[in-house]
Amino acid sequence: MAKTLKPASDAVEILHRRFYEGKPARLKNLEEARANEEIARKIHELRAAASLSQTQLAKLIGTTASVICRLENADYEGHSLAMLRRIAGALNQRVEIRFIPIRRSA
Amino acid sequence: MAKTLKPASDAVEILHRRFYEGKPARLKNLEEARANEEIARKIHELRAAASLSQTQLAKLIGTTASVICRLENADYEGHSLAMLRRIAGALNQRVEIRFIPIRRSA
DNA sequence: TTGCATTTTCGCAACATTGCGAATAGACTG
DNA sequence: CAGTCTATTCGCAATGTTGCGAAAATGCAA
Repeated sequence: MAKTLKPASDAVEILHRRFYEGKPARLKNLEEARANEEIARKIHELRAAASLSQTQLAKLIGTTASVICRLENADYEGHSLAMLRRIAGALNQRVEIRFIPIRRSA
Repeated sequence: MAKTLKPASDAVEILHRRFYEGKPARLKNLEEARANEEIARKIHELRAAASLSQTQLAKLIGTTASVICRLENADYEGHSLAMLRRIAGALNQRVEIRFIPIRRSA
């Protein structure tokens, strides 16, 4: 029975190939780049809305201006939940995370 | 002029103290703990909904089952955007991040 | 122009997360 | 019971993110 029920693993690998074939690395990278860009912009907007300089926000969360600058750079790809929460907390916000189904365009 | 407009830095530090005094470390940790717990649960739910074992999901995102197990552990505090995106991508979802204002209870 | 606050870039050490194998335990089937 | 799949835990190396100072660039006002 094991053999007839087993191919799950192979099926997973097929799915894996289909997923990455259907969504080329280039496209995936573009999506991520946009997402990071958006996060950078949101941080900048939050800070601006609070009328704080990078140095001021940095002090609020216990770091330096250069770190804030890095986070607000659209090319930065290292955003972490931990940092987003620190910033959100200092600006009286909370970070909400949601998984949203992607409609595969036919 | 500089001197009369300068105290911004001190004001920031006062805000800093007020923020952390009004929201004790214990409470802050509780909130984070809940948030992490929720993420762990969401990952588990997504995986279950896709009828995948930890090993299968691990293969989809190019890692091992022990890593998935770690992520689904409610006590895990190291969730990263990068990993959430990998999982979301493999399960045909995207990660949405929002900053939401906290109403300070009077 | 000078002066000052702010922003940006760079480098590297310190810390945090991930990768991964191996071992253990639980559930289920035959 | 053995056999299989699944889930969990541990340790350590590899990778990634943060901390932080210093210097240079920008913007604005006097």
